[in-house]
Parts: sequence; structure tokens; C-alpha cells
Amino acid sequence: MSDETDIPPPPWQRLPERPARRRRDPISRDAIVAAAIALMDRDGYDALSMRTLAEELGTGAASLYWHVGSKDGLLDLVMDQLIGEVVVPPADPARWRDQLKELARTQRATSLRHPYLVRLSIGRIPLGPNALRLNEAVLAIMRAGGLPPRMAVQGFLMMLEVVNGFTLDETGVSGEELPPDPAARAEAGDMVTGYLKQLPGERFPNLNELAGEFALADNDERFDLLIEVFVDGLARHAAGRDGAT
Amino acid sequence: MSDETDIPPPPWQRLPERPARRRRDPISRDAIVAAAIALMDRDGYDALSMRTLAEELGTGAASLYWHVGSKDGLLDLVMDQLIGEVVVPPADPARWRDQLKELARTQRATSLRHPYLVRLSIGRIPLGPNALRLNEAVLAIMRAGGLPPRMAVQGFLMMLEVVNGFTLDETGVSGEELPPDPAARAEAGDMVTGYLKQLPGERFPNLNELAGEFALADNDERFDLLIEVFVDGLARHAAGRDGAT
DNA sequence: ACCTGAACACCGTTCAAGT
DNA sequence: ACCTGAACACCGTTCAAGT
Repeated sequence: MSDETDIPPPPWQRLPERPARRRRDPISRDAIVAAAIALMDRDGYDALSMRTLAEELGTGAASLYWHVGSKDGLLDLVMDQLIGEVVVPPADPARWRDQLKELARTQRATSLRHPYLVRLSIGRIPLGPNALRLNEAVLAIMRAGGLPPRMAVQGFLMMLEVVNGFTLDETGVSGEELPPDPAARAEAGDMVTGYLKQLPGERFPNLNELAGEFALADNDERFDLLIEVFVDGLARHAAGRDGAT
Repeated sequence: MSDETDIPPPPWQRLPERPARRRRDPISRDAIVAAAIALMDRDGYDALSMRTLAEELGTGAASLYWHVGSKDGLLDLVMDQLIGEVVVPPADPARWRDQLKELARTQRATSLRHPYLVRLSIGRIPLGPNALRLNEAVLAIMRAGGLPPRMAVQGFLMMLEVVNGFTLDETGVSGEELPPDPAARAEAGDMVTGYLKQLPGERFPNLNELAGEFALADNDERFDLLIEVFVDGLARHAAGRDGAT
């Protein structure tokens, strides 16, 4: 699913050059990537080691290295595979702002479905085959919105950064082992609130007064607010006249 | 420098309770934190191990555990120490938007001075003594700007996330070992541009056409643009009338 | 072309034992 | 109260050797 394209890999890709496999054997590059994703979906980012992954596949750790070169190379493949889950509609000039907001939501949803994705993306330039498709589609929407070349690229980069910044925060705290069930999430929020409320009021009047607001906020609402602020702010830099709401 | 305050630690803090040290010995909690920061400033995030850090201090790894409890606990302390480098001016209602932008720049500067800081912050709630001071000061500026309680907290959280998202991107790629000197940075940019230019134009018209814009962008300008979009967008939610420029 | 076992050079952490 | 050596249970990666 990842190597039917004829696009040459970027020069820094950490993968060994291999001829395509003939039959679909129990162990193959794709099978390794799929198993890695399944393992991390289940047990979190830190649970992935070459040894445990190999065991899952019924081999020794050393066997994996022939297929994926290194753990780093494997994570490159995992990232592009997960990016492939983000689908973007063809650009519609009339709806470009809504399309951007919806794209941001889709991207966030993918990052929540695989809470290790953002952490995994750190230091990796998204230029695999799936990432290229996504990048092209996003840029198309930016251009459809009338953003000049420079702003289109900036908007593209900034949106990625904004969504990742938000999601990293969201998935970071206990985004590891256990799925962050609502109960644990609420408890953590209450713990913060309780701690802030009990702080000396002379030195921390605002933290004290606003303590309740920290637990209260729903992440979906928070995210919508953020991308509204961002996309509407971006629209003010478009060539056309559809500045703000 | 970190434990002269009387604020009780948050309940999830991973540190052992210890009486304050009498004399300033070669090995102490503060000395360990300082050495850890120096080590990571020099050799990067991954270079920090309890063993190498101990060697730097002329002891064995096991000795550190009495002072900091765990590596995780040590990183908690390191984070708060670095957050202490961010200084915020007292809130000035007339200049609140500029103050926010300047705060964002200061925060980014700190994250660039210690390129591992953002990575280190993942999954850690910033509620150490220095973080509390910073949070309080930022909230004060938000309130001074006329943001209602809910928006003040949201703005505070979102700004943190936006700055971290940008800086994570900036420091992630090769933000590890060598300091990201301009030469390597430019070369990496050229590599991306070259790769994008050579892509098949029928399938990737936008990536192809806009390839040059990726290398061209200066990060300082890019950051200013992002926080302008964000802060001005935020200002539209203030109670007062100073909506946009 | 693909897989294997064994080894190398690391980790974080614990713990009994020292002073 | 503080430090230590040694051990436990892990890592990613290499490499000679197998089929």
C-alpha cells in the first residue's frame, strides 16, 4: 500500500533500497508497519521496541532490520501510513475557509485516533507519498482561497503547526498507555483546578479566580475556537475581499 | 533557586520529599538540575542519561536517585528551571496586544536557546513555582486586554500551544546534536526545494510551483506572522472595541 | 534473497550495604 | 543523611553464519 508509487524517496529517507516482494508473506515491510501501528494503538508510543514488535510477528528483532533498515526508518513509514488516513476534498474556491477548518478537524481526529502520531512526527519532514498527496491538496485549497504564493505556503505550514501544537498538548498528558478515558481526564482536570484554587490569593489572584475555567473547557470546543481564530485571521491576508465574518 | 518558595507541589509531582540542604555541596538537587541543563545545551536531549550525568558530577548513577527520585522527576525540575528564564512585564491594558506578542517572542527565544525544551514539556503540566509565576502574569495580561474569564484562559492555553507548535517544528528537524547552524539549515531547505521541484508536475502542480517558497521563508518573519494572525484574531473576542488593526 | 543467534554497548531503576 | 557497587530487566544495532 505504500510502494506502488513511482515517486523517488527524499534523499534523507532512512530506508534500504529493496526490490518489491513477490508474494504477500507473513513478514514484509507493510506487515511490519501494520503491526507497529497496531502495537502502538494498543500499548502506546513507548511500548514499541524492535524486540517486542518482532515477537508480535513471530521472529527475532534482527530479522526486521533487513526490511526497514532501522527503527527510525520504520517510524518514517508509520508516519506516512497514518498521514494517509487524512483525506482532503478537492478545492472549492467558494468554501475554502470551511474546507480548511474541516481539514484541521480531520487532521486532529487522526492524531487522536493514534495519540502517538504527533510525537512521532517530531523531526520528520512529511514528504512520503501520502504526505505529498496531502500537502498538494492543502496547498490547492490555500490557492483557491486567493492567498498569494508566499502566504499560501506560510498558511500551510502554520496550520500544521497550530494543529500539532494543540493536539500535542491534548495527547501529551497521559496520552501514553491507557486510552485517556473521560473519567481520568475529568479527574486530572479537577486535580489542577483544586490545586490552583488552594494557591495563596495575594500572589496568584488570576489563577485563583480562573481556576474553574481550566477544568470546564471541552477540547472539541477549544479546538474549534482556535482554528476559527486562525483561519479567519489568515483570511485577512487573502487577495480577495472576504476578510472576516 | 527552585525551592525557596512555600508553595506546595502539585499532587502528581514525581519528587521525593527532602529537607533543605545546609551547605552548598558539589552534589545537590540544584547542582544536578544545572548539570543536566548544561549537558543538554551542549549535546542535545538524547545525550542525557543518568549515567553520563552522574559521571559529569563525579558520582555513580545511583547517587542521583536520592536527590531527584527519578529521571522523570529530574526533567520536571529542568522544565521549571528553564521556564524561569521567561520574564513577563506587569500587565499594561493599553499595550496588551503588543505585550502578548513580545511574550510569545520571549518564549520562543527561550525554546531556541534550549532546543530540547518543547520536547521535554510534552506530557508535563507546567505548574512548578516558576511556571505558576509565568502563568499568573500571562493571565493578568489577558484580563487587562478585556478578555472575559473563559476567553482569557482559552487564549492563555492556545497561545502556549501555538508557540510550542511552531517551535517544535523549528527545533525538531536536526534540533538534536549539532546546533542548527545557518549552513545546515539552508542546505536542508535547498534539499526540500530541490526535491519538490523535481516532482511530476501533473500530479503536484502546487508543490512544484511553490517549491521555492519553502526554502525562502525566514523563521523570525514566519513567527511574527503567526502570532500577528493569532493575537489579532484573539483580540476580536475582547470585550472592548479594539478589534483589529 | 531472506532469516537467525549471539553479542556489543548501552539504558532506568532497585537494593543491600556501607559511612 | 547520604553515597556506593552490583545487579535486574531492558534497549537499538551489528554481524557472521545459516538456508
